[in-house]
Amino acid sequence: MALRLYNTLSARVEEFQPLENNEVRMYACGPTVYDYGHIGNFRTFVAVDILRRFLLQSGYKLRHVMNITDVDDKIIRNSAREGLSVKEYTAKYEKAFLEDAAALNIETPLLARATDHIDEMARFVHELEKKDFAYRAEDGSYYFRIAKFPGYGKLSKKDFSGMEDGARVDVDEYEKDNARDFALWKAPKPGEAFWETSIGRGRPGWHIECSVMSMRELGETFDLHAGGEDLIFPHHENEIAQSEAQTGKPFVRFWFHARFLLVEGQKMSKSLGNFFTLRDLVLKGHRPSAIRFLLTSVPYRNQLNFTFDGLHQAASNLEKLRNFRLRLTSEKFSSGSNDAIAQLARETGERIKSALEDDLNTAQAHAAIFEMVRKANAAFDVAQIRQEDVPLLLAAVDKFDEIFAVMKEDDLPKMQAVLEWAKATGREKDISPALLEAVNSGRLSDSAIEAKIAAMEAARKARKFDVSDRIRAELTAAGIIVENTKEGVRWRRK
RNA sequence: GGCGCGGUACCCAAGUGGUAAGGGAGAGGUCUGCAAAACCUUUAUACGUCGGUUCGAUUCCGACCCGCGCCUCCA
Repeated sequence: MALRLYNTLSARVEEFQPLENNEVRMYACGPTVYDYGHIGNFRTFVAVDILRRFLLQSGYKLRHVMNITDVDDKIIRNSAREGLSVKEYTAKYEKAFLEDAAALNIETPLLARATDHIDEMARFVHELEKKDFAYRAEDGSYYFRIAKFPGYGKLSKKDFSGMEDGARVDVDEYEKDNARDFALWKAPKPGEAFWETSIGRGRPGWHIECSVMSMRELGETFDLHAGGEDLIFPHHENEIAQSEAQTGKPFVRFWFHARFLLVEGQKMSKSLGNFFTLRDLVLKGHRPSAIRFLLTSVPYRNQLNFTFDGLHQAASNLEKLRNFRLRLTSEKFSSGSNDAIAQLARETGERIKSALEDDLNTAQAHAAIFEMVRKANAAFDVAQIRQEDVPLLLAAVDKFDEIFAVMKEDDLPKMQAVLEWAKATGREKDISPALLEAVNSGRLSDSAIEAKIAAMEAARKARKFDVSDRIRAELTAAGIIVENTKEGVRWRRK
């Protein structure tokens, strides 16, 4: 079987094949760096990361580009208000975005910044004007003439056929021939930041950067273009219009859109008080890995209801997986192999693969790994796991984690970093006890922990349980869980 | 109004034209000095409501109710 993906353009699930050889060329709409990224942003970026990782795991070469929108109206307004240059202002949020993405184990694509391509955008607009797809308004802005592009609306399934060139739908839009015409280039208003270019002063419209940078890096027709569902219209529709008007060729073969999430059952909004940046969640003591796991628990095309209950569930899920891995790597096994286990591991790998091939059904991939874990744990309990089975089970877990990227125990330094950031930016009041506790569990060094455990074990052997219990309580308070198994002692950080 | 998505157990959530994955939580149990982990049993005669098609529908069709998204640079 091959990968099947839902394509917004055809409105169907289609078999995915790259245009050329074995190389996939993919463009993903990245962040507008005007603020800290919120959990909704990251749902989309995690979904794209799952796609990225699965393409790579499937053996494709991948050229994956993501834009950083570092100029837009909000940026210009906010930077002016803070008395910063556009560059200074956006640099701060770009850095924050990349840190947050790294905290969620989102792999970094090739980055393309809008402000590094202003001249190319101006030339692109000029070309469109020469082809009569664009026109210049009195103030020096340029607009795209949608009436000249018959395919307009094909992505978002909107019918604009009734709109004729010259029909002025809205009197306020006197600059445009048609109210639906969108800005390619915006002339500066007094006091606004602008670039000096071959088509005059101004700044790019929202959509032009993606056309210019994607085609520059990936060619005039490429395989995949991804983003949040809100981008279908107008952003991606407009990208298609600009790009195809320019080249006369199909722009993108597969359009991939991630659905919005809800927070506690409602659309996330600042006024509802359910608006959370990633940093907000970490400050509350939640682990990035649990957040990522929750974000992948529902397939990308389904609405995901992000709740704190769900986040706790995701954290429990993850602990179960990690405990399983710990068990595999810390216990001793008798030699030999167990065919049933080997088969279980193999089948699980296949189930994960076919689940993901089915339009990235991450929920089913989760189900597959949990079923394996349960069955293997049961076999563990009756000593039916043999030495030769262990690498097979580990391989299945690791294959799962190549995609989901949640097993590595690397939350604490990331949480520590958010803690430091909060202190440095005057947000001490937002630091929760839970975060302090979590970070605290990273304080004790491994050797210090092991020394305490040795003392505890000595006390237990001597049946001085009051002493051992005291040490256990001490370690528990420091966030260290000590487990006594048949094979000996094992510990982990909570 | 136009276009689209969804309503599955206490919670989250897959899925199929032939009788409901997985996880969490609860209860009981096994193991255990304590603790933790793990496992077992248990919790949907039923998949929003009402019709229709069918030998048979949660799965297809229609209507209705409810929730949600896009249609204004919000991922």
